[in-house]
Amino acid sequence: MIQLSRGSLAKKTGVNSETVRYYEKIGLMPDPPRTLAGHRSYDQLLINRLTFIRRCRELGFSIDETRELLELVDGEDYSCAEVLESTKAHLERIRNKIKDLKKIENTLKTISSRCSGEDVPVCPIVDILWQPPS
Amino acid sequence: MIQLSRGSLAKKTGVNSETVRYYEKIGLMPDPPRTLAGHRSYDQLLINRLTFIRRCRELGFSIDETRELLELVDGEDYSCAEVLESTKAHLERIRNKIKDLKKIENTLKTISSRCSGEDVPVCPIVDILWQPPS
DNA sequence: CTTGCACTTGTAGTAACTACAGGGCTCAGA
DNA sequence: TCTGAGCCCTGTAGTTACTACAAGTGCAAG
Repeated sequence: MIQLSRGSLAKKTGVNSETVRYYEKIGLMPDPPRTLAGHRSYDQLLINRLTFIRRCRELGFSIDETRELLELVDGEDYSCAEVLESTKAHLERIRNKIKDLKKIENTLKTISSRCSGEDVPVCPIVDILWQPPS
Repeated sequence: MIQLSRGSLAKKTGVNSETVRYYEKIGLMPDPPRTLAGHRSYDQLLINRLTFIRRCRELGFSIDETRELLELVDGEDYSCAEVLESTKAHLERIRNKIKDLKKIENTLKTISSRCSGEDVPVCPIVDILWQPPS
C-alpha cells in the first residue's frame, strides 16, 4: 500500500505540487487523508485520479469538462455513450481550433513573404496591418 | 476630421468598448483627448491604431508582442527586418501549436474509435485515461 | 421634460494555474 | 544529539486578456 506526500505525488504524476493543492481547493481532487503532523497522504486511487485529470487536461479538456467526466466515472451508473459524446464534442472543438490556426498561419505566411526583411523603415507587414478598418 | 466616442470607436473597429478602456489602462492606446464633459474623443489616427492592435490580436500576437510591434512602428527608426523577425517567430509558434493540436486530435480520434458508445457502464476511453501513471 | 441610452470611474470576476510569505516538520549527516 | 536543507503547512496575490458590474453624470430624441 503506497502512501505519497504531495511532492512525491507531483513527481509521480507530472503535476505541479501547487496545482495539486489547487485541484483540491476547487474539488477536482478530494481532501486527502493526513498524517499526524497534518501532511497530505495519497494512495494509489488518488494517484490514478490525478493522472486521469492530467491526461484530460493534456487532451485539452477544460477543468469543467474534466469535472464532468470525473462525475460520470464517480457516479454509479455512468454510460459509455455519455463519455463518447463529450469526447466527440471536444474533438470537434479541437478541429475548429486547428482550422483557425491554419488560417492565421496562412495570413502570417502571406504577409511575411511580402516583406523584404531589409534594414529599412518601410514594411509591407506594417502597411497591411495599419490600414483603416474596413 | 472624424471624432468618435468610445462606443462608436468600438463599433467601427470591432473591439469591445470596455476593452478600449483596458488598452488605455495598460498603455497600448494613449489617453485620448476629452470633450468638455470628459468624454473620450478618437480621431482617425487612434482608430487606425486600435485596428492595428485588433489585427495583431486576431493573428494571435500576445499583448506584449503587440506592444513591441507598436513600439517599433512608433519609434523613429524601426526597420522592416525587426518586424519580419517578430512575425516569423510568431509563425513558428503558431505552427507548433497546430502540431500539438493535431496530436491531440489523433489521440481523441483513436480513443473515440475504440468506444462503442453504447449505454453500458464500461468505457474504453475511461479505461485508457484511468491507467496508473507510466 | 423626461426617459433611456451612452458615458464616466473604480473594482471585481473569469480560467487555470503559479509563486510567494511566514511558519512548522523531518531526516541525513557531523 | 544537534543542525541545516529541504520538505510541508496555510493563506494570499500575481499572471493573461479581457469582461462585467455599480453608482453616478450627460446627452439626445420624442
